[in-house]
Amino acid sequence: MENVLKLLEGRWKLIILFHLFGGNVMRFSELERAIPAVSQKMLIQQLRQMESDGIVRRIVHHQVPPKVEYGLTDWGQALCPALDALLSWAARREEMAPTTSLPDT
Amino acid sequence: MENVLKLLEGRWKLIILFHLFGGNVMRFSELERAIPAVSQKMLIQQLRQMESDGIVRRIVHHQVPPKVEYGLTDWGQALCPALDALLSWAARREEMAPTTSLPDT
DNA sequence: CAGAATCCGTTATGATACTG
DNA sequence: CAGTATCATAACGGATTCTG
Repeated sequence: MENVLKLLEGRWKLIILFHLFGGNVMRFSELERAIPAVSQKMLIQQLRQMESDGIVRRIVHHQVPPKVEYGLTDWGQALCPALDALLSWAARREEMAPTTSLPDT
Repeated sequence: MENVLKLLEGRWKLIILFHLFGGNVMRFSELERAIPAVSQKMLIQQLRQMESDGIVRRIVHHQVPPKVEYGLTDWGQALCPALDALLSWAARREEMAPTTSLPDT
């Protein structure tokens, strides 16, 4: 498990995933434009890592100029519910009264 | 959202959380023994961060020798479903056939 | 277009020794 | 017991330049 969570580490991976959820397939340059803050190096690095981890699928069209698209694997898509759960956890922050109890025996 | 996810960053945070789920309350030394690979510095650092983020609750018993316990806040407990979803995602890895399609136009 | 290669500063993590 | 302080290193992220 701890090992699986490492697959999601990296500042940009979740951001990339959000763009790819729902079966979206995007070109490298589209992702660059969609995530302006990421550098080329980081974008390709995290895409490649997720590719070799079986989360992202790389689709090469042999033509010139080059065209490479990225999408999610089935397993990658399966991450969606988990991320949704995290989102609703994030949302719950508002509802909860601040809990900072110290018994201080 | 991205901001909320940062609260969970850190090599040991989720590992700590797993030990605290279900309402478990553990002493500092118990956590050290439960997670042998973590250094004292990292353990206290990540506990303190999660404490100030409202995920972990620090319970000080004023006695000698010192006794300090750690548990989850309500909001921290609320993370459980999300972590469960991640666990089942991790589990799904087995079931899924490796998807490495390349159209290769 | 879609990268690869290189240099470099920042952050995260660790080992070790000390303390109320 | 439950930390703190210090030093060292490794991992991460970014800017820039070059290429098939």
